[in-house]
Amino acid sequence: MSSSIRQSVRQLYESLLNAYGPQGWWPGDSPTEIVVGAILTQNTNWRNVEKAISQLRQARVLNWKSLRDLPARQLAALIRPAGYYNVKARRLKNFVGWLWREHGGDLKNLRTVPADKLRSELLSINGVGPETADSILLYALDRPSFVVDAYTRRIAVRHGLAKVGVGYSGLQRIFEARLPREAALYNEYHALIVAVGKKHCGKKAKCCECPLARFPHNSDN
DNA sequence: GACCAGGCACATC
DNA sequence: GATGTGCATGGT
Repeated sequence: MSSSIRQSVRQLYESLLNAYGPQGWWPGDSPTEIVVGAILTQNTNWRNVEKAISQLRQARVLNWKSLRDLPARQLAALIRPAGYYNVKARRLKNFVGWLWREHGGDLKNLRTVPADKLRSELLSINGVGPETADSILLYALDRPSFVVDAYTRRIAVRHGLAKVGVGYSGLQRIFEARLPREAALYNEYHALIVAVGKKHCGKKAKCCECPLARFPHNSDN
């Protein structure tokens, strides 16, 4: 393992923390809301997700029993603002079905499941991919699983921490192998990446105006 | 009106 | 295994 990259992964964290301060993230009040948000935010602006979640709350269905009993059609109508509403209604239903079938419909029952087993169970649910699974593990269940998203990839590649075309698990390893295995740290790190990402790391932006401008830099992808 | 946003599954080659 | 495509709303 390259020690300079090990340093960089930590320096990146320090730079972000200096620039943005602690984020105390995920925007959601309860583990249930976090899980629902993790599915709804797939390829979608968080503001749209908030609208959908607030409609679920108003309809008083933001709990696992109601979500289980609610027809997919009605669920889709409620989450419409989040986009891909038919797909996401099906994905939520798949998660809810798994939670009731395998774990009694209560997230608390997941606390005793070993992390590896839990992650592969989540990944076996149709509609839950690696980012959604890791977001659920980290932000709803407090498990140390580093979340990789589009911003993480752009920043890592642009700053020379990873090669263009690196896959999800490769990218995740780069961070996990170089950081203490702590949920609180992973939580804060990903939150900071999203904070800088939203401001400066759009598809076309090149990370030159951002607070990381002086951070060791690639020529860009 | 074009482009983008905290993915994922599925088809096709 | 890599690449392309459908899914959809709301903000800039």
